[in-house]
Amino acid sequence: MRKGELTHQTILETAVRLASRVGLQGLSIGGLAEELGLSKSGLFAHFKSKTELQVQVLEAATAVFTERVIRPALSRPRGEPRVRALFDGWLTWDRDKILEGGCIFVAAAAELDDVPGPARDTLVQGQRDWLDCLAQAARIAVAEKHFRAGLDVEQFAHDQYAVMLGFHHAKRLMRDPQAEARARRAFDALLTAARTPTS
Amino acid sequence: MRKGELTHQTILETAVRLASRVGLQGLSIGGLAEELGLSKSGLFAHFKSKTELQVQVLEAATAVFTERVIRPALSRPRGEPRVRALFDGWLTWDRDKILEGGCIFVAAAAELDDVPGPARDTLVQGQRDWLDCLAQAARIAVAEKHFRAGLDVEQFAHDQYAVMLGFHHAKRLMRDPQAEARARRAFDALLTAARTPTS
DNA sequence: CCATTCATAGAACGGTCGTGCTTTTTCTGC
DNA sequence: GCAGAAAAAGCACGACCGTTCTATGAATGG
Repeated sequence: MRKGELTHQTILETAVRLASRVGLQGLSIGGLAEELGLSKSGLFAHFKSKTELQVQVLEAATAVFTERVIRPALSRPRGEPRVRALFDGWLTWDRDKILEGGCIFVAAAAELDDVPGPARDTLVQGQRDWLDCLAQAARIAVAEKHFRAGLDVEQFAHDQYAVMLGFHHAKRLMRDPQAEARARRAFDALLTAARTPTS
Repeated sequence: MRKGELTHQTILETAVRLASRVGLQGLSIGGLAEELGLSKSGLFAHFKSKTELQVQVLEAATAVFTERVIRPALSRPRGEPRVRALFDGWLTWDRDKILEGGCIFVAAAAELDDVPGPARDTLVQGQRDWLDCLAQAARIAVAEKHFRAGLDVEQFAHDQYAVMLGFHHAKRLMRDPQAEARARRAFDALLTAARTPTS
């Protein structure tokens, strides 16, 4: 019972990469099988349904994201440095080789926002965790007195996420070479506002 | 040659509404025909290809957007009021009956960002025009001395768009009841920063 | 009112989709 | 090394996809 587990993981790795290009719906069993040199039915046997495949792809992507973005940031000093590290990590996540097709969560968000089901539930939960993570980092920055007391940390997390979405749009759709500079400037403005006491 | 033109337009109206729910790729000829009570081939005759249908759907949606959001805002006073009107118009655009499935451009942006072709080109051009429109409104606000001299109006347009994307994400995927309040707060912060001279 | 054009319907095509069922190959514990 | 289990392949299915061709109905201009 070892070989199966291994290919299962290999399938998911390839599936995440492929899904970042064609989306979760565009990810087809046949296409994925061909990419891996497997038969369609052989691959299908690893998942009871396409929905189950989508859910596992989202979970696998979340695991990679946690490993590559969140975990490194947690080793940075508490407060603003960690907040910045989360932002920087997300920016580089976007140009990581695993995601040549752009952030899989952004693509999935647009695809699934009106499609109830397990895949949507998994995505929403993951996004909620990520927003909580951002808010918690901001909360710590308040405690460390890097950010002003009374800062609405949920709002800060929301705004930070919006900056990331803007970056993704500018970079991936508009191919704006200034996308990253724009995102950094927007985020710096957020940081400045978070430091400044309410006027 | 009048009847055809009429149904052509009816088809596009329904197609825009349907595409906002299922996306541009998910919009199928058969499904659209059934929704309209037409035959698949009868509908197809109006468009030489599915790509052409997608392009025309995007153009039709852009026309509606211009009529419902941009045009009303242009009748507002130059400067900050007009900038605000553009933002408010976009917020209400999202809850318009035409778009029960969320903003079609946001969905299309995620679908098409890696799919070269006429549909992508049309979308990108439309988005560029919209960003230019936002930047121009900000430029006027600078001229009217509502915003500070030297404001990077393209950056402002980019940031404004990011706030809108954040709103869309919070509202449609996360079903956050505070989505609109969050977006307004974020936009107010943008306005405040645009007014304040550089520190 | 009639001839012609135009709009729609119908049927069929090759292809791909997700998904079962059956067989064959490959691994693995004793 | 063999028996049993696990993994992969092969095949077929019904459904739907975009697209084409042909026929038929309706609208229109003279």
